Amino acid sequence: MLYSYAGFKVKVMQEQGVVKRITILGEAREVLPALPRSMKLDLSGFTPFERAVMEKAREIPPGKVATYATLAKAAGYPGAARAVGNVMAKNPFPIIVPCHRVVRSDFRVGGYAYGGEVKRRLLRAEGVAFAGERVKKPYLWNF
DNA sequence: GCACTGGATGTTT
DNA sequence: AAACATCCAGTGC
Repeated sequence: MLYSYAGFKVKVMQEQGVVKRITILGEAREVLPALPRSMKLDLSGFTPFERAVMEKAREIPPGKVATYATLAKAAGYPGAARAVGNVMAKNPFPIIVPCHRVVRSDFRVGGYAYGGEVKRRLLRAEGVAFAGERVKKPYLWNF
């Protein structure tokens, strides 16, 4: 099923009503239904750590960001900032698990599977403001 | 303030 | 043992 989100075309692959994988295809040039925020995800096959991180990340609302370190702590694994980065890097559910809202402690955006430019555009579309390369501090989400 | 460094860190494979 | 979408304290502009 195809949706749009923040000007991007998004492909959602489901089986029996459960989302298996999401991919961002590129610019949405046609009118498509908006991506629903609540979808049931297939979280089988993930470790307890990965599940905790993804579920906590879903709490970050549009227009806010968390850092890898604050997300690690909120998920119950203080100090696991780098391991959180590992989870985000393999996130099969971009946008629904909003890994684009997780940034570095110095407020630079950090990595993104589709590149830093896409990450910045998603954040800007959600209302996040930047000062140069960095997200402005008031946009930090407190869990 | 900026840029860079080296070492520590937690989890996965 | 190695990899990693990080962090922090230190150093020098």
